Amino acid sequence: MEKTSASNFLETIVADDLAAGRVETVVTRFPPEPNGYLHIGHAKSICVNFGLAETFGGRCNLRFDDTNPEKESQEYIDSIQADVRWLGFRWDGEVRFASAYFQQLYDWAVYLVEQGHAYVCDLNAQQAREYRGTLTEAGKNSPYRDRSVAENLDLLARMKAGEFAEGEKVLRARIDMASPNMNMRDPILYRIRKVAHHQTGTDWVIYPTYDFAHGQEDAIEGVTHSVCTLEFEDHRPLYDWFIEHLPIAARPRQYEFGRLNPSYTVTSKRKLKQLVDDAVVSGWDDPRMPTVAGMRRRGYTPAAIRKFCQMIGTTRSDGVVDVAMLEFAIREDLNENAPRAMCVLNPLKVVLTNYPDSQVEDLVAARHPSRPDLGERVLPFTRELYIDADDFREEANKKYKRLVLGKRVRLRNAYVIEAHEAVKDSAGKVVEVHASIIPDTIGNDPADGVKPKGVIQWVSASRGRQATVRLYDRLFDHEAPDKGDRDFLQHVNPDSLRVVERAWIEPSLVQALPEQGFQFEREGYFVADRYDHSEESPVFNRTIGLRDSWAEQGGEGQ
RNA sequence: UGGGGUGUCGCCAAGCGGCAAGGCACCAGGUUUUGAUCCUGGCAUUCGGAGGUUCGAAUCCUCCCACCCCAGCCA
Repeated sequence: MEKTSASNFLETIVADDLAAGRVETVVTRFPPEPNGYLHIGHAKSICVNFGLAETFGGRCNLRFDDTNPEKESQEYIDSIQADVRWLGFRWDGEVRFASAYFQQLYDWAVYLVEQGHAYVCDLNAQQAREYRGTLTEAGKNSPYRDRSVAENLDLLARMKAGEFAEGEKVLRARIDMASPNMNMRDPILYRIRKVAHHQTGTDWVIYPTYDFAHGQEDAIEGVTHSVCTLEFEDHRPLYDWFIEHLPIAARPRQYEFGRLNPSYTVTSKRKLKQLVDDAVVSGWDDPRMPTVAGMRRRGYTPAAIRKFCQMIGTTRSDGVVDVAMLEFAIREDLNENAPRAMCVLNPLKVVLTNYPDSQVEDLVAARHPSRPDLGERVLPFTRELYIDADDFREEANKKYKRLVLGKRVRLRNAYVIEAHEAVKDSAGKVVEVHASIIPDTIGNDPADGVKPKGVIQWVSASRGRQATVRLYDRLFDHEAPDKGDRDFLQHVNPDSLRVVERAWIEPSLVQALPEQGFQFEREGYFVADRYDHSEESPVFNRTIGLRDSWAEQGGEGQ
């Protein structure tokens, strides 16, 4: 409709279905199970599903696939909704729950029994596994496979009534124990679970399995294109089987795409939960987590995440996406939109010996080099200030473009200064630098023609503020931390978090609001922490560093 | 070894019989009061391999190879 050329195979399919009149309006759904927080992989799925609806003027539902109460909880239901909204997507109507369809699903199960397509099986889990056969050997029919419809109906009703213990009986479809597709070997439709459900309480003691529920949920909601990941491909024949054998008019179709595997990260709910439970990180929303909540706290923006998903495309091949692409997406967004500010992480005091002790000049600087609409801020300039210790050397080669004893450097948005003396402590460590300003160098090069080597950031010692700055890095130091039989916990990067308790920030930063992003010039992009930041005690998280070709080249001249 | 998939530059990805888009990364220059940004240029005679069909193949056919998924009463 709005699009003339499809950008991936799913769009091609939808466009064709629309053009051929097979569907009137495209309806998709994002169907998370509320058993964990959403991660970057889900973000891709969200972009794919909501994106398809958006692109073709259709609808997308948010449906909790809550068929297994044991691992689910309200906390996850809340976080998932917040994350989807934060990413900028709006689901159609109210949030849906698979559990709201439990009665309909049960009625359909009864129908299948009546049609002779399902039976109650008494095999326990162990026996069922043995009867199922292997990948290369056909399974054997359950001895309970030929119970009469009447007996099955009675047994199913009694399962529902709670007459049997967990694991004692299950309801299975009667399909083909010799099918080369394991999913078709009389799959389980209902199992007994005597636990309360977060939505239905104790109404049910039998719960439908994913296979028996998903397609029917789609049908109930009028979903036309049920998009999921590749590992469900083998389930499609079963998905279709249920739709075909049930009195259902709707005809949803399942399509699969390759899931996202970013390098240097893990995206399995089990592993992410383990990182949380083992306190490797502070929680699901720890800024190092690849969760949507974690990325949010880290300073990633919805626009960057969506851009990233668009960059990687949607295909049926599954590979590993270089996290550098995600990093590019966030740098691109923040470079364009984040106000600039100055922060000194490793303070070294500089005393400007030719600058009056009582003088304060309110210098004005743009908040962004190419976005005048972002306005300006005031930078108080004083006799004593801080620069980064890494930006000063008593001596260095010509490639070092910072302050060197006897040489000049430009203080960003302020004067050019020249260093005269390095004051050291008893251990010989430089603790203070004495320098002088070159007059009339704000906006001008020195009159004597001796230009400064470089530009460094600074913060007034008397007017600046102290802040806590958290320097985050990749959580894992291995490109594929959980590939094969690797123990991903062995690859947790020991330097994934470094906290700078007393960084100096320019005074304008006290006005920062939680979740507001900045570029601390020459350092990187930072965000005021969503929870811990306040005007009284500022806390910034490093989202991502600036590209640093100097460091990449080994920092020649250090 | 049964079934289902996938193989195009280091990574992602267009391409659908007419002679290899683009992005990331990387490299080389230029601009720059951020060693950032920005700009310019470079980066697959070759499409998992081998045959075949064709005037012509990454695109069609055959065989082979590699990798991923499936034996939960998880989703």
